[in-house]
Amino acid sequence: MFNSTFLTERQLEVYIRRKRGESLAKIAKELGTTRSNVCALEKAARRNIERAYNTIKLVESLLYKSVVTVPSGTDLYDIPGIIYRRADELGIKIQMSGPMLLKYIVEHCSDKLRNRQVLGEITIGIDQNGSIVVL
Amino acid sequence: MFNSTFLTERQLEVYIRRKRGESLAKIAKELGTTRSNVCALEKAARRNIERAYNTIKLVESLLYKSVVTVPSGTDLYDIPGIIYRRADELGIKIQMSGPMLLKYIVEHCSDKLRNRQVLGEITIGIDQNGSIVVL
DNA sequence: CTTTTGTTGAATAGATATGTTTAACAGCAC
DNA sequence: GTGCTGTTAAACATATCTATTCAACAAAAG
Repeated sequence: MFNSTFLTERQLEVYIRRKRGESLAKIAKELGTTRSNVCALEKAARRNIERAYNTIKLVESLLYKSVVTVPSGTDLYDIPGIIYRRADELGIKIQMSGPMLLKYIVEHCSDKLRNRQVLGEITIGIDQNGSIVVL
Repeated sequence: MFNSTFLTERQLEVYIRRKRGESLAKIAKELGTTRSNVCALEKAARRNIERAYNTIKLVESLLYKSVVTVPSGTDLYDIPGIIYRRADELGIKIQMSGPMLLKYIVEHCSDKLRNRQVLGEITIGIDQNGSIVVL
């Protein structure tokens, strides 16, 4: 269906069956192989999908004038300051207010936040119009 | 900045320089190689980006065949009914029994459930075979 | 306690990708 | 024509990926 992808036929087969909730043993039996192999195939599929997403994020980040990386450990409430400072350096006026910016961050990075703490690095793109995007 | 992607360092270097409009000859000279090699590197980069997009399209096409969104606040025990109703509308017979469906949901969404209450929106895909998938 | 289920590490052979060079070719500007 | 531009094909060594097996392990289900 899709020309050329980073998933092999085997990986896709296993990935779909696992998504449907089939056990490793069942899949292994039906494909004529072992549980550990099916496990490995699923893992490979997930890794390739992850890498595909990272690739697209990388490429799209090139479209932005600048990219800000907020290190883990940062306090949530320090993020708007970080972004405004960077935008100033570039002579760009951010479109969003501080509170809106916080709201936006929280909505798009809930998985990387806990109690005002940034748990994992957050990457944010700034374009020439002052729009910001979580990458 | 981005953990693991399908672009090599060399490919990315060339891709960015070409986006900036640098000629093959200039890049080749600065990287200490030939025009044809730079050309090949750019081509490889484009191919890998294309494949990354295709991979994501493939994966998402598996998910978005038909989708049910269970709003937060819903009672856990209402979910099977919601899914069966949606499947009926589509003329699809769900493969799982009500109790199995509940079990499946609980196993895959424990993070979004507390005491029969759905805390955060749950998105569930239904495919043509009546298999369901938590997205 | 025994079985099932998912994971991991190490090892393997075979396939594919990568970066490279060289030679050749077409289009365009001067 | 002489020089740029970008492209392509063939060939090659090296590196990485792929699918696979086997042995071992922990957690959960029976």
